[in-house]
Amino acid sequence: MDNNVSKELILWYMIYKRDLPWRNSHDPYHIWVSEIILQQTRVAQGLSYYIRFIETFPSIKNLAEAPQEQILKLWQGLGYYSRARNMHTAAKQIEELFGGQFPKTYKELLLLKGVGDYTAAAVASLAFNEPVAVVDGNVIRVIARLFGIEEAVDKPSTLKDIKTLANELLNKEKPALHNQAMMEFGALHCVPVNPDCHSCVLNSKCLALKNKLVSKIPSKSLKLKIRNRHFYYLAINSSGKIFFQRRGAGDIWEGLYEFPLVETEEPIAPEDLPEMISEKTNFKASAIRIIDISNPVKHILTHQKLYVTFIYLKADKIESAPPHWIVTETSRIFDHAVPRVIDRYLHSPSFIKANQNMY
DNA sequence: AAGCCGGGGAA
DNA sequence: TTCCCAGGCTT
Repeated sequence: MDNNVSKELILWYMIYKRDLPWRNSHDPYHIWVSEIILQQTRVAQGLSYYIRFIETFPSIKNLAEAPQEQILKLWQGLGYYSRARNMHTAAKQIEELFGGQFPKTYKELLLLKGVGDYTAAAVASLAFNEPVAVVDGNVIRVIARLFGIEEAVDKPSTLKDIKTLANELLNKEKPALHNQAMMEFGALHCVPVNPDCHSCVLNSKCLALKNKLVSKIPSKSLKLKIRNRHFYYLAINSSGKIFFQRRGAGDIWEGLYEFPLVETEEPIAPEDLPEMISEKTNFKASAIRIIDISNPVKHILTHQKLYVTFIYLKADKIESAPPHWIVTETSRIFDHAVPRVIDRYLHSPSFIKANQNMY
């Protein structure tokens, strides 16, 4: 294969690479943590999480022994929370199946929960210099353009071809350096929109550039459907306590906490909210009154659009409440891992004001 | 093979 | 608005 590509990329990388904390380590634990955090996540967004994660859990043992709640709280706001739950599972796998020793090969790494083809290749090559090519979104773009691949890259058959090409291109003597160079090049130079092909070190070899297809490659076929959902959260305060509940499996935000929720297909008119509260919720209390109703907040997820309304209620004495409601002191609301949209509400003037007016 | 899982930043 | 990010799991 044309090994000059690897050499050009490595030369480029030596000049332009970013100084990132996980690059100063060969510890597979550090590399693994960074790779999980950076799945579908930009470096700028994940960086502070990485620092805090390593500070809080310096070793795989610390992570394995931590309660899941603590891990989720640390992960709060980063999204794709299954990553945090799977990391916990994987840490315990390493303690129990691998005797606390981090797996060293691509094949063994694949056994870990939450570690797929990309992450196994990344840890194996970056930490142990195993000659296996990483293929992430950056690499897909670079290779698809370099080889002028017009087929949709989200087709499994196309992805398979790209992985083959990536491994043929791989510098077998310096897999760690090569893989990082390839990804960094995609992240910084061969960017999705308007890449600077004029100054590109590969511009003489790039088929997409030659065929004027740079803006068309990589192409994708899949379109996703967006579902609209309307959430009505009840912040029920009764003598300094407030209710939470924990979200279960099969929906967004598994394992995170939220206020008692009423969800509807269609929006509810503000004047119908009091009736909705008494009809759709299963709690009884004396002197229930509505203190504040927020405007609907639009919260965008990958597959869903949420319209979230917060209703702050005060009740004198709770007579009965559903068993899965969790009583929390208002002073301890920040102990729970909550979705971003709820965290924002907890810090909003309207919530703080309603909370203060209790006393 | 297709659907689902968050949140944010760039253009 | 649209795209997509150091992807992986479930069905």
